[in-house]
Amino acid sequence: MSEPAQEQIDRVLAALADPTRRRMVDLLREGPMRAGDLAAAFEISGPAVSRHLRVLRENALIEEEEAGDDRRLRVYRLRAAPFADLQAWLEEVAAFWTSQLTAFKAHAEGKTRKRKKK
Amino acid sequence: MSEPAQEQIDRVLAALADPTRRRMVDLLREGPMRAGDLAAAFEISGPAVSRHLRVLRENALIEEEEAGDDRRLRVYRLRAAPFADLQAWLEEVAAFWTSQLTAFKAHAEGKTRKRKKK
DNA sequence: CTAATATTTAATCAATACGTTAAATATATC
DNA sequence: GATATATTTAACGTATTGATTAAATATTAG
Repeated sequence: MSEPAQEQIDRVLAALADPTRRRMVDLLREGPMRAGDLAAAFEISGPAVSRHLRVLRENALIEEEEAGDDRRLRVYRLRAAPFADLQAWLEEVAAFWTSQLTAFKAHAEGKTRKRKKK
Repeated sequence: MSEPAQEQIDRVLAALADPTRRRMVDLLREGPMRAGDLAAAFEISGPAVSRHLRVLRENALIEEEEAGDDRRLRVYRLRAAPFADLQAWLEEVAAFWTSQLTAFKAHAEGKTRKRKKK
């Protein structure tokens, strides 16, 4: 059904490759916030922050939300899907070591047997 | 004890940001292989492959191994640590949605109560 | 050990990415 | 609704990245 699609994973990784954007994601973990709130956390200019947000948005890592119970304010919120895709890929990669472990065990047994022969 | 260290995560992400390198990791999941084997899978030149391997190696995603039961051959093998670090970070990020879910539930209950008032 | 092959390093180039300031546009406040 | 503030877009410069070809250095085979 929902094949992660290689391309999607590449996009998430590209978006997270920049340390500033990675830190922005960390900040957004505390909850949705406005562009200005994020900007306050960095020493770069406003436009630079805006551009990073654009990249995160274009790659679907965040979305703009015009929520706000009482007031109408634009906030950015983390989106789950891209992170889930990346997690799924990482689990596939992690499978390498389980199989390696199996191979190692088989190999070790083989060696043991050989030694017995000796 | 083993604090993932932000910097390490940034390095892993930077290394995986390039699609070719991401694909190389995918290939290495099938098992350790030589530079040439990897090169055969791509249309780019040998030196380009070599540079990508260098980046992966410098960021500790792979390591050179001079193993080989019968023959002496240089192969590249995936290293677990960087991927584990990234996984750990992703889990922290994922915690956002669990807490969001909690918040949402609380919010929904609040709304329900309000409606009752109405 | 020498020749053949494979891999890495060097030098160079084009494309991309990130930052800045200035201008435009959208949003918020009185 | 007019003014002040916040945010994005435009234009531009610099630095980094990824690719290529040529040269150097392993590594494998005879």
